[in-house]
Amino acid sequence: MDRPPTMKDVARAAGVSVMTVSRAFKSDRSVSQQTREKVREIAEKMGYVFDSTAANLRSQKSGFIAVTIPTIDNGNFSDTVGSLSAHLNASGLQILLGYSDYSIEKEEELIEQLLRRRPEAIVVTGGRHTERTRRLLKQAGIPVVEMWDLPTDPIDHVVGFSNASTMEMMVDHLVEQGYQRIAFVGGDTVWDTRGADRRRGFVTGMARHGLSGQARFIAGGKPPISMRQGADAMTELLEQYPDTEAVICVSDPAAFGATTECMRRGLVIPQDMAVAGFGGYELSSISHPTITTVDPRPMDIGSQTAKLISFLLNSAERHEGSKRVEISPVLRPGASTMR
Amino acid sequence: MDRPPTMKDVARAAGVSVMTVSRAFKSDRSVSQQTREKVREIAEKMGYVFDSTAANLRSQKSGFIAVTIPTIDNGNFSDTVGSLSAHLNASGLQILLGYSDYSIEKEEELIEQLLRRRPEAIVVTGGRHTERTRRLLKQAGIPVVEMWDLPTDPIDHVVGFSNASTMEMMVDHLVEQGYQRIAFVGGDTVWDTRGADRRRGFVTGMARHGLSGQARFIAGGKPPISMRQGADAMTELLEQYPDTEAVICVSDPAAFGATTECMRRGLVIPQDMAVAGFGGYELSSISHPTITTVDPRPMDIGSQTAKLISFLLNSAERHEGSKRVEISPVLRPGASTMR
DNA sequence: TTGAAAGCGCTAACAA
DNA sequence: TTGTTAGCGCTTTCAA
Repeated sequence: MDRPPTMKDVARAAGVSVMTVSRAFKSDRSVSQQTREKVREIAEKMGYVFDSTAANLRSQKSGFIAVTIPTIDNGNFSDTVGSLSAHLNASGLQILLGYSDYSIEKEEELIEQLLRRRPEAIVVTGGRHTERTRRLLKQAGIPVVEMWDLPTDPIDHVVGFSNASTMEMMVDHLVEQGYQRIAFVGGDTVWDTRGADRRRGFVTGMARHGLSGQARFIAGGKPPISMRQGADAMTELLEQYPDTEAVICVSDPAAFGATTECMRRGLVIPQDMAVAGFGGYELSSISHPTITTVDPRPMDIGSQTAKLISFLLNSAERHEGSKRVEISPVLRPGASTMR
Repeated sequence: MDRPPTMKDVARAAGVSVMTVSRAFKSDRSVSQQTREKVREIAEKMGYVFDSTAANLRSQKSGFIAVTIPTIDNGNFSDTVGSLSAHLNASGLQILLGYSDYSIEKEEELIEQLLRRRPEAIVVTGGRHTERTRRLLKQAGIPVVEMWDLPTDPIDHVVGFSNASTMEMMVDHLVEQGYQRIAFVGGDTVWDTRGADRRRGFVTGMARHGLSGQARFIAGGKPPISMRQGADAMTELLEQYPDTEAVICVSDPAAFGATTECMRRGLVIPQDMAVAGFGGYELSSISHPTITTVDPRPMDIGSQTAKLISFLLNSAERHEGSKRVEISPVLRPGASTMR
């Protein structure tokens, strides 16, 4: 016959019961060393591949952790996922990844789909979700972690930072350097809630220094904002507000695009124009001049989330209250804002 | 009781059999419109979530496509995965992603783990694998696609391009521009087989023009090669071979790092030094000067792979022979090599 | 259009 | 240390 061999086939070939085969494939079960080796050897020879699907159904444990991110096309999110994945794999857990494309409606659909796979926990990016998403997550009966944000009304657990605060830090830094007429370049804020938070932080930070940030906002389009969009936004900015001294971009790639546009126009950074970004990308530390950025430590978000999940799954008891892990982003001053 | 509701619970609440509930959740089965609506409404109210695990076990279809890439920390691979994912989702398939970290041993382990989830097809990056990996894949009884390469001895299907040829193209371009003393910067070739192929192409291309490429090779370390490593390699190159006129880097980020190092040293690109990369990253088209690169069209690799998989899964019959889809990378000349 | 019975491949629970 | 029995939550198959 042609169908792939099952445990039953292996059991028959090895002259033992299926239960013995099952045990031979676990690590800490009671099987004699001799039997285990024999069974494994025969299984390998037969080309037997263990079927997790069946095991999961019976034991009601999928070994999956569901994760949603807006897009894979963003080094910060992929760093978080990479780190999360590496840490969870060590615990024998696998990531089930989905992309919401910056849409909370798509996120709802995605989460519904992911929950059908019976993940043991679910990690979502950001603090804004549809009402139905919130309900689905609360009813799911598994740990829920919101990451990359500090929601005011969290669903359950949180591993994140305040996007608004990072931009307040940045405004403080620029004002300290003597800049006053500061602009903000971001994406359409209906889409990118974290981008919107950053813009809000910019406005608040400016107000604290008695400056108006409201006026100088350039929308670069749908996120993730590309380098090209950053460059185009710079052009628009120079047309609309030619007296601008400094620009804060919603992300490092956009900031890099903005610097190249300045160079093309013969503007000297940071004398004629200061440029700052967000994300702590390698690009910012190596470009010439180096670009001031805020590093949100995406790998730490991943590892802290993994740690939290391992804790939640391993402690047998139901937990009282929800954990909240705050990550502290770091301002990394570059040559682009030091005049 | 506290456990999540099952189809049985929904059936009881709706006063129908489980089979009717099951049918109400499929699209094209025979259920009366009235019954379907009633069942779905009750299910939603109860907070019922369909359990794919059980459905998959019974129907022997997981809805998973397993995919392995070396790392998520590489824009080219994530572009391919993003595109693949988007196209497969449209067919109701979900990606099960794993990272091999550029190690064929880790890849073997990873593939073994992924096969236990009973994917309906598997996509692996690259043409070099352990003997056991090849055996596992051949025995798996599902379509196997090797992407991002054109292996000489493919396991099954292939969607890729010749990494060596891209570098021959690049050498041709540089020689055409009048460069002769050309160097290559890449990673440790034992790790990155695609990087090794590119280096081979470089050597072949040079030889075709009667030039020696063998000599000027700078190893930048374990892949993926960072911008910093590209910059450091440039430093090493200038020390070892100060007469070098042009450098081809294994990837765009490395090439960008190399250009920044040149700038720091006051070298003018492309007059004093030409720099070229690989990957067709946005970075290359927007940096100043723009950097010559080869675009391997990673999104096309993803969409073509998705298309192939859909075809293979939908045609009921066993297929004779293996498909081979060749992608044509495009040379994108930039200012960095045009003297 | 609906339902009853059987079973997908594994493991929990218990027995020997 | 090993085996037996039952069943995880669905869908296939067949019957009404």
